[in-house]
Amino acid sequence: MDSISVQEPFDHESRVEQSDHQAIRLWLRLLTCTNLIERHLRNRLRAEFDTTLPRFDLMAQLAREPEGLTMGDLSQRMMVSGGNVSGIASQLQAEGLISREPVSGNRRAFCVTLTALGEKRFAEMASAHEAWIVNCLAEVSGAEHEHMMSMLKLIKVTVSGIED
Amino acid sequence: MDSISVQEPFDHESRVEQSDHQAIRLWLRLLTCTNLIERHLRNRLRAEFDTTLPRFDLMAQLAREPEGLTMGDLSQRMMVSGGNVSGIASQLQAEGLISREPVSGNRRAFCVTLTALGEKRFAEMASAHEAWIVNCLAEVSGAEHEHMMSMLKLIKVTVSGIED
DNA sequence: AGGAAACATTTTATGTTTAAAATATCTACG
DNA sequence: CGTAGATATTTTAAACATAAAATGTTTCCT
Repeated sequence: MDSISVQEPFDHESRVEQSDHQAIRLWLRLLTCTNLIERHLRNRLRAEFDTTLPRFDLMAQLAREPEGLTMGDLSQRMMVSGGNVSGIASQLQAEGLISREPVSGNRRAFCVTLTALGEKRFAEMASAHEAWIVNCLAEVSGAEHEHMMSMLKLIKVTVSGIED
Repeated sequence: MDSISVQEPFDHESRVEQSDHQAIRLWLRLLTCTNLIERHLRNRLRAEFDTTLPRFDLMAQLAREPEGLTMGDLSQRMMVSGGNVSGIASQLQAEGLISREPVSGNRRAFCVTLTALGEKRFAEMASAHEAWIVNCLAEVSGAEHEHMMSMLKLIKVTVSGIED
């Protein structure tokens, strides 16, 4: 190991010098936290349920809508492209976790629902998932929760209002 | 459009019911904000500089270290896998933005640095990048910045301490 | 009705990411 | 020395993401 190598742990925040703008530091810390939590959730889902976050997300959407959703609905709610939903749905259908049935009155669309097996499997995952998140955020008090929620809301509205 | 379809805009927060745990709502709002900002940055980088966020990140690391970094250093600092860095570095090298030179005394490692062209290109991107972020976070006051920084720090430490 | 336009989905091509295997080099210990 | 194990990197395979083209269906307008 020579002089250009460094042994300390790194993360996104390491990218900025002390002199850099405060906004960049806040953004990078936000990114670091989100990535850490997301990685943790992915790892747990993989280790305990042999599944992935996108697959879990799709099932979570269906769990909230017993009437079912179309592929387009899923794409919109998951904020990903239709082609993406198509691929994930094919996997879940092949494993018997969801079903796709024709919609009467609109032969273009499918109505996607959880199967009985899918509901059972999702219920197991959802309670573990909630516990993992509670654990990640355990050090933040209830009052701090509310404060962060309101600040993040502000950011969300601001960024949503910026057109690309 | 039939009864199972909904026209409102959706995001990650739509995944939970009012009754769900507060921690999940905070997590999903965090995820939504991060994704919105990240998507915005990706779009701007693509539109104005025809590049991607990972490529920008790699160059940002090098810009801070004029002496250069090894591939392993880059992987560590960017918090992505080595294989990933390998692919991105190949592209940047092909475009003449970075160079990889042997390290005397360690023939396993390369010393990766920005070329003169790479430095010039990065300087242009970095100032635009900072402005985009300042813009995204414009509605959060300086005091709120500090508060969010400290809460995110707490979360970061908590999650880092959880072993997978 | 007939045709244009909008819509829902799938397919295709491409790119990013990870984990794991493969390759090559270095270090340390007997 | 010589080999075992650690280290640095690349390659490979699989999952996931997007955009764009293709296909089939519905709706609307005259």
